[in-house]
Amino acid sequence: MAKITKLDDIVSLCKRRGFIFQSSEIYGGLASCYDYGPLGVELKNNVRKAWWKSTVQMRDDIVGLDCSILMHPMVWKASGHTDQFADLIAECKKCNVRTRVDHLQEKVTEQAEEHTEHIAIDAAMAKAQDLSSKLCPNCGTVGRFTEPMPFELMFETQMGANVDDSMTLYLRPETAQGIFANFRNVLDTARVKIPFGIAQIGKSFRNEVTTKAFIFRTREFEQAELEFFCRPGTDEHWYKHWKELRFNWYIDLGIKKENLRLRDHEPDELAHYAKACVDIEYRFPFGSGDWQELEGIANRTDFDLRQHQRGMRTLNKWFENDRDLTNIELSGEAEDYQSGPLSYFDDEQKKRYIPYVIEPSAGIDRSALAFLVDAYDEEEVRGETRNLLRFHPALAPVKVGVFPLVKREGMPEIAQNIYNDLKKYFNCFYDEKGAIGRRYRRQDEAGTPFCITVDGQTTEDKTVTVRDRNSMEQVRVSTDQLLNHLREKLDM
RNA sequence: GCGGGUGUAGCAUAGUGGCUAAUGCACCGGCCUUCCAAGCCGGCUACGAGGGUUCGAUCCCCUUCACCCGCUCCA
Repeated sequence: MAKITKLDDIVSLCKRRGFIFQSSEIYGGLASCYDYGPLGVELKNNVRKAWWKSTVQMRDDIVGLDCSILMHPMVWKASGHTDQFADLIAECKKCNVRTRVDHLQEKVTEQAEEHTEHIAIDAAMAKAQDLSSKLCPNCGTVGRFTEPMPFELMFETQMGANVDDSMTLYLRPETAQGIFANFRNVLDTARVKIPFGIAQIGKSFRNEVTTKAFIFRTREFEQAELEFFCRPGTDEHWYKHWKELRFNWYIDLGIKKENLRLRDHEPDELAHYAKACVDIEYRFPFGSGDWQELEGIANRTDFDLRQHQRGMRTLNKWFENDRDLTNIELSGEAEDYQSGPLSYFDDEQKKRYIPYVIEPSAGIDRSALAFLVDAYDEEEVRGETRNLLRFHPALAPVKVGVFPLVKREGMPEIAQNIYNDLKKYFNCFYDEKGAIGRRYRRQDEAGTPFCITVDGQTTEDKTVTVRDRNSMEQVRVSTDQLLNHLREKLDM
């Protein structure tokens, strides 16, 4: 079994094999940012592809979308991100521990659950100013805090080259809002009927307080999100449906069952918008064997679409306020909000309503790493250690290695021809250098499922050997059957 | 952000206030080689960055960057 027991081992493995590098390494690195190397980018692309195929292409009820990262600022007002993501933090002067102001407890009473959510920063600031009776959760000291400081969790940027009329925009902290903002467009153009989903893969950005832990929590990351719209009342059914489906997606792609689990959120752990939420967690094999979240599946109810209906009603205020978000309040909800601009007309029920949403939201980077770590293996072969990555064929960066047994007697030419033919269908790798055993082992380390070798017999009967990564066994296959043979084995 | 630790080649380790910074694996070239990291010959690549002390710093000091562990945080 794998001897990965520390995070360092994973980092080292990732670098050694060309999967993941520190960003800007030649300049000393940039905290929390990582780059994918030659094998890593193939792996990550394959993870994306596998998600997209199972979520969009294999289903009749889900369509895809690719939204811009920069969106209208009001999107984030309506979603609650501009308010909620600006957490107030205070630091205890005695022990230097920082705590969210809304998490601070009163000295005597237990009454302290005043969340800053949905409160403008100014209001929250005013309300939170008085920390004199608050208790430091770390050292127990009372009332010795720094001034509360807002903690911007969204990246800001400016749009417009002209400084005078440039506008503050945010890099999206989740891809989900782009889907909600396009709900109407998709409804009007894609002939979808509830229940249906809209899926998107893309980068998101969060100015996390702490990153650390390699690529588990980075400030720039890639999400694969599905918003599945359904009739209120059927939401629990679909929640269960996606919970099972998404769990099995990882298992079907080779994650060992004992390393994957579902963890339901406790009611007090739920985000304000969610009726229920479950995490799919992977047990990374280092440290205390901590379970880390790969994906969250939430029942977001009709919260988001309703919020955007409110946002649309707030647009004029925003213009009147010089396009400044900070001092405006979201307009209230219309009385007939159920038939508002983001409602859905249900043909069967002959009525309008705001659909409920089930959201499976996966981290592509985390998943790619979990697949990598889970595939890692070491085994003894004739007294030597064989390192290999037992990737599922769909995820393997390289599908087929093609070698001439030796570098003469016409073998390289034949092997080249086979390689040139096969690379139209799979990602292949040609290698003629060094001993054949060494070349096999190199591909084992990259996780390549099959290796084809052209040998002396090939020139006589036009057959080659196909060597299996896992068993190391070889079978002879006729060259004109090769493509079919590989397709079947790779299930592609 | 706090406390602790680390930073020497692609990786893993050695070593030193002063000689060409060592070893293994990997990698590249050559010879040999007809199926699982063989052998021989040759070769490339490193003291995270900046400053200070010093005749001289990879080593001592300061700053900084990055990573790891723990705390905190993780809508």
